[in-house]
Amino acid sequence: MTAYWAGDPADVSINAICALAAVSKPALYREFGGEDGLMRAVLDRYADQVLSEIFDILSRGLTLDGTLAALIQFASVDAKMDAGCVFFKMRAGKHRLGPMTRDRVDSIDAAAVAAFEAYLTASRAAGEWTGDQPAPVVARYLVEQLGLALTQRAAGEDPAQVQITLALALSVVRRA
Amino acid sequence: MTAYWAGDPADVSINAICALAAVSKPALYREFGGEDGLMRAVLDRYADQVLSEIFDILSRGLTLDGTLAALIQFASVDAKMDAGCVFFKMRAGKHRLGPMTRDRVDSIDAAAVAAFEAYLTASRAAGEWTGDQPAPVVARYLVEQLGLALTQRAAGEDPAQVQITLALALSVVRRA
DNA sequence: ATAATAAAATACCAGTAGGTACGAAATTTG
DNA sequence: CAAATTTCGTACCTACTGGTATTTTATTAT
Repeated sequence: MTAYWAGDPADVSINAICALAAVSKPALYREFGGEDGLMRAVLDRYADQVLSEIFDILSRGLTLDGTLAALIQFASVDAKMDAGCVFFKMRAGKHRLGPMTRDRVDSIDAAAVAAFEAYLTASRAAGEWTGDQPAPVVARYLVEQLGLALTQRAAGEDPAQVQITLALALSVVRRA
Repeated sequence: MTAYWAGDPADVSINAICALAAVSKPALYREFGGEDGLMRAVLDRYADQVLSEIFDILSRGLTLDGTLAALIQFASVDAKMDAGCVFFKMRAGKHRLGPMTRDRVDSIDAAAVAAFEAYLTASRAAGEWTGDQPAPVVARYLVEQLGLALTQRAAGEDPAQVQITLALALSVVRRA
């Protein structure tokens, strides 16, 4: 996970991972079955360990502005996300993934959109979100903007700049 | 250019290009010097032939809303951009590019931001754009949003969906 | 201690990447 | 037409990919 997180998952070879983990290649194949299995396992671990924070933010019962601020903080400033996001990195190079990993990417993507949609629907019911766009559209929008911010961070852009851009993008939800 | 446009530039091998163009490998190397030179030449041609349309839109003297609508149309609906954008594809995988190509990517990126900034400054002077954000920030924002839309199209997403997302993102400029 | 078995690593496979040495073909010059 | 020169493509190189056959090591049973 460390190796995939630090660089581009598609550019990290099995050989490099074995060297980094001081593990023989057959041992890795016994454990994970192959590159696809390894990536899927990494993505699962990453979802449990990191992406869960995003879902957490949505379930904290914060105000809409507070939730957006927390999301902005997490994606654009938090030092943990300095190297970007394994999930969005994999999603960006989806065509290079094995079938199992690709399925995981798709299902995590769908789960994220669903979580945002649920949050927005609740927020609208509570009279906090007054936008007139359909919740599914805005949910997808939020996921894409978070992905953009995390991709920018992976590219080494200044967190302050990323924050400004993301805040601008999310301001749509506050006002419209 | 066709091959790079159709897929991921980093995944198209020199061998594949030679086969596609019915050209021997040494011939390609004599002409372009190597993969880096070829990509740089492709990017130059692409900028002249395709990206120029974006700069064109900015210099048509349209209203702010008209300009944004034209940009949305171009990036999310125009059939020419069905496979995404060579420039943003290369920028997304910048770490894999050779030095010359990377330099071109950076300079095109800077030129695009500068063009948008000039447009916004003029638009503000004409009293058409009333946003209070700094022009450079919004210029960068617009480039990133266009890139996001074109990346989504390259991933095969429904143009109508891409259009909705991009329109939502650009609505920031209209209102704020 | 020794034979049978389970586990793990070394060494290798085929395929492909970018790149080039060198011989063959075409062209220019006398 | 013949010789010198330039142009061009076949065949090859090394490096590295994901993946595995085979041998070596460790463990267990007798």
